[in-house]
Parts: sequence; C-alpha cells; structure tokens
Amino acid sequence: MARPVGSKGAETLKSIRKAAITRIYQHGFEGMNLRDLAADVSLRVGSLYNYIPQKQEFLASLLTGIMRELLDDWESRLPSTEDPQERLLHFVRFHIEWHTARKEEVFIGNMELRSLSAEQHKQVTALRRQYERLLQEILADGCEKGLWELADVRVTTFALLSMLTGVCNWYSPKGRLSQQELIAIYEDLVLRMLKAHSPR
Amino acid sequence: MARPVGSKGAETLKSIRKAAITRIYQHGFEGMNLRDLAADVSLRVGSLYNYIPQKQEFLASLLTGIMRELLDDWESRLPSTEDPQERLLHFVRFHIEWHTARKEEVFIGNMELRSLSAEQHKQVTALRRQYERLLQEILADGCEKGLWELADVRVTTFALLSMLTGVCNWYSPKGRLSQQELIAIYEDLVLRMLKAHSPR
Amino acid sequence: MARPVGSKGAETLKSIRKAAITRIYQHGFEGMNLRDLAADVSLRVGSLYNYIPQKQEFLASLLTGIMRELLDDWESRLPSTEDPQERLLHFVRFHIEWHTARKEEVFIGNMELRSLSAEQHKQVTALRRQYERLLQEILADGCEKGLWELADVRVTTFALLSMLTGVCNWYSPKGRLSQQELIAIYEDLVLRMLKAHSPR
Amino acid sequence: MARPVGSKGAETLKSIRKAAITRIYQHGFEGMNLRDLAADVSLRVGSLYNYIPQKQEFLASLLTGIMRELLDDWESRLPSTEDPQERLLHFVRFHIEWHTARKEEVFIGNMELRSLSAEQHKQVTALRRQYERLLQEILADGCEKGLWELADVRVTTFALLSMLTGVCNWYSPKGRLSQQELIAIYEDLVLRMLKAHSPR
DNA sequence: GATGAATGAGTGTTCATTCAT
DNA sequence: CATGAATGAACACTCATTCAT
Repeated sequence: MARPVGSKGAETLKSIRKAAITRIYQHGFEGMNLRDLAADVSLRVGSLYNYIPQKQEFLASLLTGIMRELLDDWESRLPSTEDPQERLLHFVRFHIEWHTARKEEVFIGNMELRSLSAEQHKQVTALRRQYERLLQEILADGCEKGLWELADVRVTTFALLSMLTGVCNWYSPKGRLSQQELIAIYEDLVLRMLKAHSPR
Repeated sequence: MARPVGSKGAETLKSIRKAAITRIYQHGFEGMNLRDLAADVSLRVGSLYNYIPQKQEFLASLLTGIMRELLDDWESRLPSTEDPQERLLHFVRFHIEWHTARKEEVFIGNMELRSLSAEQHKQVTALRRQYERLLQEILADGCEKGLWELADVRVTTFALLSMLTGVCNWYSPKGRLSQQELIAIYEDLVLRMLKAHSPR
Repeated sequence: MARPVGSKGAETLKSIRKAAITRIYQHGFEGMNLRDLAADVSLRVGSLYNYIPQKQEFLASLLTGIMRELLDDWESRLPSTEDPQERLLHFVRFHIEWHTARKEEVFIGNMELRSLSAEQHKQVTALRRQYERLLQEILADGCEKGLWELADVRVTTFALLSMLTGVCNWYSPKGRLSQQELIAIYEDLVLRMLKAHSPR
Repeated sequence: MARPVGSKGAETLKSIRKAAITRIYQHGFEGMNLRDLAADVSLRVGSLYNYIPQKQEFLASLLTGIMRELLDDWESRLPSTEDPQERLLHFVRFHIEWHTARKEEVFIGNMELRSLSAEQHKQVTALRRQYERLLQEILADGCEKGLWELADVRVTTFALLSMLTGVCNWYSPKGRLSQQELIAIYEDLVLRMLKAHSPR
C-alpha cells in the first residue's frame, strides 16, 4: 500500500493548530508570537507560512473550527428521546464534558473574538448563536409542554450557559470531584432552576 | 482642609486609569499601546511615565484597584439583616448592579490575569477569593440554618457567580429588559437553585 | 538670542531625505533598506519613524518634493524676455544645469514612479506634465511667431526633453567637457532642430 | 532533422524569460518575486531552479540576451549603402522600430544595470557601448565626408540616442501617431541636428 | 510636568534558495 | 522535471521605555 503522500503537511497543520490553541490560552492571541509557535512544532517561523495565511486569519479559522467541532460533536451525539428533561440533561452532560475536556478551546473561543475583523467576528458569533439555540429550544419545548415555568426563556438560556461554561474556569479532574459527581451536581442545579418553587 | 494643590495630577491619573480600562476592554492588555492611551488623555507617551511605573505594574494596580473597589462598595452597602435569604438577594442585586454598571472593569478583571506576574496574580486572586467567600458564607449560613439544601456549597458558589457574572456578556440597558426586571429574574432563578425540589 | 528649539528635528529630516535620495539612486527604492538609511544619519531604524510615516509615502513625498523644487527653481529664475529663442535657450541652460547638479534626484524622479500607489503616481505625474508644458509653450510660441517650423510640437517637446535629460546618464563635470561647453553644444543642437533645413 | 525531444524545456525557459521581462518592467528587479514569476508559467517556485541558476545571474543573462538580440537584429538588417545619410536614417528607423516593439526590454536594459555585480555590469555595458558605436561611426563618417558639421561627435551620439530612446517612455501605437509618422518626424529632427544652420 | 527624540528588542511577514521525494 | 516543505536572513514596522531639555 502506498503511504499517504502529502499527509505529512496535514499532520503538521494539526500540530500547529493544537499548539496555537495552547499558546493563545496561555498568553492571549496578541501575546502569542509566531516564532514560539513555530518552535513548538519544531519549525522556523518562515515555515509556518506554508500552513497559515496570516496570523489573524489563522485565529479566525481556529475559532470557527472550534465552534464547528462543538456543533458537529453535538450532532453526532444527538439525544434519541423527545422528552425535554431527558434532552436537557443530555445537553448538560454534553456541555460539561466538552467544556472540561476542551477547556482551552472554550476559553479562547470566548475571549479572542475581539481580535477578529468585523466579518470574521460575525461568522464565529453566528456559530455561537447556533449552539445557544440548541439549549434555548429545549427550554422552550419544556415550557410549552408545561414541564417548566420560566420567567424568561432567553435569559434563562444565558444564565444556564454562563453557569455551565463557568466550570472550565475552576474545575480540575485532579480535584475533589470526579467529572461524574460534577455533572450530577449541575444536573440537580439545572433542574431546580426550571421548576417553579413555592413563592417566598 | 484639603488643599487643591496636586489634585490636577491626581485627576490626570484617574483619567488615565479610566481610559486604560476601556482600551484594555476593547483590545486586551497586550493590544493596548501606550501611545494611544496617552493620546486619550491628551498627553504624549513620555508623559505617561510621570503617572505610571511600568505597563505591567500599571495593569496589576488597575486590577487590584478594581477588586478593592468592588469589596469596598460591598462593605459600604452591607445588608443589615441576619436572614440568609435577605442577604443572598442583597448580594444578587449588588452583584448584578455592579457588574452591569462596571462591565469593562469586570471583564478585564476576569480576563487579564494571565498578563500578570506570579506575585501580582496571587494578590489579585486573593481579593477575588475574598469576594467569592462573601457569597459562600451566605450560602453556608443558609444551609446551616436549614433554609437550603445544597449538594455542594463550593460548587454552588461557583455556579452562582458564573451565572450572575455572565450577565455582563450580553446584557444591555438599552435592551428589552430593565435592570430591575433583570434582577428580578435572576433572584428567582437563584432562589430556585437553593431550595430542594421534588425528586425526578 | 534663543536658539531655534526644535530645529534639530527639521535638520534630521533633511539629512534623511538627502541620504534616501542617494540610496534610492544607488539601489532603487525596493533595494533601499531602512536600517542602512537610518545608519546614514546615525540613527537606529526605529527612530526613522519619528520622521517618516511609511516607506512608500516617504518615497511619494520625496518625488513630489523634487518636482516642486524643480518647478520652484524655474519660477525663481524666469526669463525676463519675451523672445521665444531667448526663452528656449534659457530653458536649455536651466534644465542642463539642474539636471547635472541634481543627477540623483532626476534619476529617481524618472525611475521610481512605479513604486508609487496609483494616487501618488497621479500627483507626481501631474507635476511632471506641468514642467513639460513649460517647454511645450515656448516651442508653440516660437512656431506661432514664425520663428520655427515643427512637424509636431508635442513630439518635439518629448524629443528635446529626452535629449536634454539624457545628459545626466553620462555627463561628469570631471570629464572632458566643462558644463558651459556642454551647454553650448546642446544649445546649438536644439536650435538646429527647430529651424527648417533644406529638404533632402 | 531536429528532434523535438528536450524542446519542451527550452520552450519553458523562453516563457520564463518573457514573463520575467514583463515582471521586471512592472515592478523592477528587486520587486519581482520568483513565486509570482513561477506562477506566470504555471510552475512552483522550486521548479524554476531547473531553468535558472540564481535570480541575479538570471537578470544578467536577460540583459546580455537583450543586448545581443539588439545587435544581432542590427547585423541581420545592415544597410547595404555606403551613404552616411542613408545609413543614418536606416539606423533611426531600426532603433525606433526596435525600441517601440521591445519597450519592456529596452526599459529594463537601461534601468536594472544597478542590480548587477560589477563583472556583469561590465559585460552588459560593453555591449551597450558596441551599439552606441554603431551610431557614432555613422556620424563620424558623415562628418569626415563633409556631409555634416558637428561640434562634438560623441556628445551628439549621446544626444541622438537619448532622444530616440526616449520614444519608448511615451509612444503608444494606439495613440495619435502611427509608427511610420513617428519615424518620419524623428528622421526630420535628426537630419536637422546634423546640418549646420545659419548662426544666430 | 510635558515633550521630542532616541533606542533596542521584538513583531509579523516575505523571499531566494535548497532538497528529498 | 515538478513539487511540498523547509530554512535563514532579511524586511518594514511597532512599541515600551528612557532622558535631556
């Protein structure tokens, strides 16, 4: 069998993307310099330009890549049930697992939007909106079906997402809690938020 | 009696800090350049050094300043009651008000820690912990008093803070909701999270 | 008397322009590098940017500067007579003197137009046209007055200018001919070109 | 019979030379980059080195090639007559035809000498001298035979060449004048220059 | 205090050139 | 022959920082 000619370049690009994500996570986009990035993958800086067009466009492609991966991963693990609560818990698990496993991606996906051009910003934001809508639709569905009582679906969506995404700011798998315990706690919190409570 | 002498310099420093916060919010710390910052306050870059020591130390002083202000503002508006729920709602209101009013400060306070030296990072983080503990103690108190049932006080603290802080990522006073409506929604969400719900 | 504060910077800029003209003459605009240019005036490259905005805009300002100087010098030495032949010879002398004295300026003024942006190109070319018109008008005047017989005033203008400008490609004041001898020869050639000769 | 084997490579080299001449004409030698040149002939930059040795040596070979072609073309169209005036007009026609047809070659042949090494410069200049001598000898011959009266044969040679070469700076076949009209005008101008005129 | 001027280290980017495949 | 990939040296340009005035 012929060995995959040209695959070396594709591998290199992957390494570059991975190294870039880590560096941006640590120093920010503006703080990442291409010389160090090149060194991470055992290249000289000039060689980097065999793989990327411009630093900024590279960032844009990273960010859209991350968002697309997130959405694709969700697609490939779609919940089979129609039950809103099941689907919600599925989303919570998915979100926490992805966001703890891909902490760096998530972080830069949130932080480095400001370094994009207007056009690029729009693109990435559109993908984010798409992801947000996944949760929002679950919530809306549950409300329609009388399962939950929410003052404001949109605000609750943001509140939940902020809360769930927050885990990657502090959670460490080496810490006190296992990922499964973590998820259990958050599932509980989320469910509480959606059910009406006796008025104070 | 305070004499006005020298107050001009103090005013200038304040302008510089304010301008810097906006610039860092927009372009990040690495992306802020001192020439532009100087121009914001009608100075040339050299003159800036009559007010600030080094760019990085200046950032550290900004960040600690922000955290100290946050803590001071809390001190000056301490809730008078001992009732955990009252105190909690007071905290929610305070947090949302401060975080929507001081969006830029909050943002850079969260994001630019990575540009600090280890020592500076420790200092600012200590102040953040102090603020987090305010909420954590309220929650612990309410649990002790049998008011709430929480699987994990620490995790819930983080969850609440992430959720509450998240508002400054999307909330605009010009939007659909007034600040008071916003606060009401979040108060509701928070209270739901703390009370046990009927098991699923 | 107070010494002219700030004049140092203006002097430096003049030195830079002069050094740049020589370097561009020798290596072309693309071949001139700013580090060497800075070194010519005992500066580091960064300091250059206290005086020039961009390499290319600097070139544009050089070229327009040269053309304006040429036109200004002509203005300040306008011939007093109305006689076309006198005025023509005056132009020939002026042109040769200027173009041998300012060989480098002339050369880059002709050669480096291609490194300009469209807009800049237009500007410089407009000034060149202005200079060409000076000669063209003298020729037209002489023809009208029946002094000369020309098949085509415009072509003759170009022919004369090419011929006269050509001197700076080979003439050296250290060579066989003095500048005055040179001028005399060209005056003769020019006059011959304008008078009708007996048909072959 | 010539066999076609290997001719493909020779064709490619020709295309490269042609493309290079155009690119150098447009951007100058320093401004021409090999990647673009390669693209012009549907190659990648690395493949270029199967045809050319070094960028600079390639330039030298281009310039000498141009000069040799000019001289060869003259050789192949040598005037048959011994009459100086006939030979001169023949030269004028030849020069203008060649210089309008090969505008780009002429331009870079004049301008890019400075990018050559000393040795290369000498070579090309020698060929140029050879061409200049063609005209100079015609002029000298005509003077000897009492046909023309020139103050200085050498200066007149330069003056004529500058004037004739100048056409390629402005002449366009799409313009007002046909090439034959252009040549007629210049023939006239040249003849005028050589005949003595009544003293002023 | 404010400024103009200088600096040095760095930044992203380009490019001629080489070479294994 | 053609190519993808690599390289090193260079480039224009930026910027925090210093300092004499």
